[in-house]
Amino acid sequence: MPRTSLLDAEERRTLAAFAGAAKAVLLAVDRDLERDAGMPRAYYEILYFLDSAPERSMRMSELADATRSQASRITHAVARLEESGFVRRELCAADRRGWFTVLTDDGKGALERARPAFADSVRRRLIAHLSPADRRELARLGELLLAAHEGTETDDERPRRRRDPDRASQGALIP
Amino acid sequence: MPRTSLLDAEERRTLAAFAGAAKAVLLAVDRDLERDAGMPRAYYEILYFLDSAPERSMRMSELADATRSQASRITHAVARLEESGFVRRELCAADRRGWFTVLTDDGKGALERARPAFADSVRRRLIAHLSPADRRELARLGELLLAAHEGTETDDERPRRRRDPDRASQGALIP
DNA sequence: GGCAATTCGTTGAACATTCAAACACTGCGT
DNA sequence: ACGCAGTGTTTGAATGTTCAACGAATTGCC
Repeated sequence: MPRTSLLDAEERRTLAAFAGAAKAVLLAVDRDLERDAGMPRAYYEILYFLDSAPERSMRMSELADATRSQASRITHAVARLEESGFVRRELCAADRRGWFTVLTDDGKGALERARPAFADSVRRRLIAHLSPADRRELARLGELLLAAHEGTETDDERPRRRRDPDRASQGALIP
Repeated sequence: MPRTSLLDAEERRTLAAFAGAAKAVLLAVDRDLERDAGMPRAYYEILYFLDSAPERSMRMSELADATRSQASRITHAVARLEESGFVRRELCAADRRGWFTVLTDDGKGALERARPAFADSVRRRLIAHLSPADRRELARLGELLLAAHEGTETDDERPRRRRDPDRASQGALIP
């Protein structure tokens, strides 16, 4: 198992292109959004997901899943959005540990105002450089990677506390 | 110019897959590296680039270019690496505004110790999920996007300053 | 019913990143 | 020489993110 050789040229090329492009594109979008909409992308995403959710509301954990971030980040971000009045929280009756985050009208307004800036930026930084076929290819590869990371939270073959065996068995096992 | 319509389903799909995959993969690598090498990816990258540079040293601005990050970030990161003894700084004689950052033997040691963890993580989180053809595709698309972002610092259609044209090669991370 | 493990979420401190402003030096134009 | 715009880097405050520890409610199990 400690079969650890370093990356070869082709692997490095793949990594450098993927990571580099992601960094370049997303950083550019970040700056565009900050400049044109005065909002970090992370917050935009939260508003976006809330808006497209039933009742414009989601549990904290759903938000964490949707944005692929950690619970703590969501707590802090939602706290900030609440201060801005973009979001309001409601205790969950069914499970009293939980909270719903609800998009307010103000939040909806901010989202709608930010949307065009976001669309422009994404077109300019990503879409515009790809042919339709390239876009499909990139989507396919991204989805493939996403599928591979489903259920592979952070762990993956690690100290292993006991777990439900039926739940633990799926996910991508990596050679 | 204000030709701003929102993103259509295909554009959103491309974005979601690309951004989502990048986030998932890079976050997983971040955690692996933090856990197995006790080092953030950003710092690993700096050590890596220094090691592959002539004399194991680079100017601050070269580091910023190589890692595609801002000057200020490099200043802070290098300060931290210096505290750890992984790096040492030298005033640049030719241009006394500038500084060289030099990889120390300790830093080289830390890099070599971290390398296998990094390689493993990248294989596990990225490479393993892609066929050889997919890797080439992903590399091609990434490079395409990178090329599109060359010279498009933050601005883009902005004051535009001249730059040293001979340094073309930059990358993201490579163990 | 009762206890332990688990899940949902929060907290605060540590850390990283960004931004705007500043500083220090270079080099051109006059 | 001089001044001044431009470049390379730093600073510190504001902001965002992570981590480990925690509390509260729920679930599973016997």
